[in-house]
Amino acid sequence: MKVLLVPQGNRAVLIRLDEDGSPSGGSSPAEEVTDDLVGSVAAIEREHAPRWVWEDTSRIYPRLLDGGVRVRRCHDLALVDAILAMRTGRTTVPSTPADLRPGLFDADPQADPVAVLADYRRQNEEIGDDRALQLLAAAESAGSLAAAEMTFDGLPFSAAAHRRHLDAMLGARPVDGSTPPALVKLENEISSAFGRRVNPGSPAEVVAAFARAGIELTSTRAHMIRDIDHPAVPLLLRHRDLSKLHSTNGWAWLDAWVRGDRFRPVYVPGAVVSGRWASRGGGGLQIPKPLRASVIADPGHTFVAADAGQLEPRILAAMSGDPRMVAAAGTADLYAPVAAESFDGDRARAKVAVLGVLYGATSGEARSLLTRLRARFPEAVAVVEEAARAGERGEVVRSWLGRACPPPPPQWWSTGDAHARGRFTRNFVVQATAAEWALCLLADLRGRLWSSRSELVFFQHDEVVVHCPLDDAPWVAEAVAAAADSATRLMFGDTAVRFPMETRIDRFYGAPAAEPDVESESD
DNA sequence: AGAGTAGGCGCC
DNA sequence: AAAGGGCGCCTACTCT
Repeated sequence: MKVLLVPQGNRAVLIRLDEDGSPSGGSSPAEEVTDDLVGSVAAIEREHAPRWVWEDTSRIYPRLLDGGVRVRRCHDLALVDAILAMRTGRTTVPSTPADLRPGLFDADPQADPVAVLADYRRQNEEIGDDRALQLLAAAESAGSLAAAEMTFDGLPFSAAAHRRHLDAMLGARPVDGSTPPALVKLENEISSAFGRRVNPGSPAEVVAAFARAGIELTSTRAHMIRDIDHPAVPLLLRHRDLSKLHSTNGWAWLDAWVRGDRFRPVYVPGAVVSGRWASRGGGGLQIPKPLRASVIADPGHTFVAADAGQLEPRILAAMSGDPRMVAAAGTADLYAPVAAESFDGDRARAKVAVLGVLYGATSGEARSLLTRLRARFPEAVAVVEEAARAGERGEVVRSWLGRACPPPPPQWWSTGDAHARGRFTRNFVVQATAAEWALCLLADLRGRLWSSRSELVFFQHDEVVVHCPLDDAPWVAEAVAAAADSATRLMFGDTAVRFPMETRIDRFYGAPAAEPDVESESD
């Protein structure tokens, strides 16, 4: 069962739909107007658990969450339209940007239920019996529900622990919002080292200061200056570090984004062209490692944090069906068999080669490694190289489930960098497919956690974090593994490629001790 | 004063 | 270890 929902202020129009998207009940459409939006949805969800069809989850769902109502499934017309429009090259204004203030809701533009219904039926027609596209639409929509719920629930975050960290690193918080003591001290020391006043935050001033010391720089980036023998260098690097902490995740950030020991970034599904989520405000998807020590579970609770190791190479293996690459991706460490096949067992080289082929590395060494990779894994390499060549010709490429990349801008044809475009399309096919796999995992896991005491609290490209009562952790860990398996079957059928989840159960999200062995990398 | 760009950093 | 893809966010600085 499906129900079209068109909110109009506190009222809403509800239309029951058959599977094909036509209104139920034939000549007398099952249309209903309610002035209790939240109550009506709750009742229908309880009884039928339909797929809700609505214009924009990010605008509608926060109201339901505020009212204590959650729904299992939906079809987000805006997100699906963005996918369909990109596929056909329809020029659309990138639709309405999501309402970035969850909980706040302005008056609805008076949406016309008839027009919304027509949109849905047009989308259904366009999707047709393309199973991949059906899956993509469902996964994208499920993701929109998860995103709204994660913003609503928030990530458990100890403000006190973070304050202690800030105090230890920056000194006591200045009451007037001025520069923290540790930064003032470093600024003075840097100036002393250069023999005159230098603002370490100004690349131009730093370049000039080094020039006066007889050191010519084209950039002041950390890796450029790290090995320079000058007393100001370590001070500058330290200043960069602390200054970043202060400006990006300092006290002001804490005040703005953490309330009630929950960090609530706004997630924006589909905002990245590859289908990855973006986040707006607070740096939700760029939580620096040091900050994660303050992500602490509630009393009696813990985190189950799982990430898909070596996701993109495994995706390439599954997409290509390359027998040797599939075999390599059937093991716990994909790089080891690749190393054995092509690089005399040199795992580091194998990894450089594989990442290089995914990203389109151009440096000298990567090229020769690529040749060796191609010799033993020709079909895997061909998948990305064909995508790269298509990009260089100015063509559009698609992910496994059918998400299209944007076309080159009009002026590209005269002035564009063909190789850059090739690198983009090369990476797109893999990154976008990886995003689809992760979205399928998220959707499936969300279903498994439905009506449990566990909540999804974080999702970042290839990683998911569940906050749950201590006793539930083993069960949740199993659910994550099962969800990964479901995602794999949904997308790739009975492939021999494995997508192992590296799962940690810990009250602290920031795993302090570096793992002694194997993978510390993300890809 | 506000918008836009570049440099820098950090997340996957 | 970096490189190559995708992002967001901060500061400095320039343009309008």
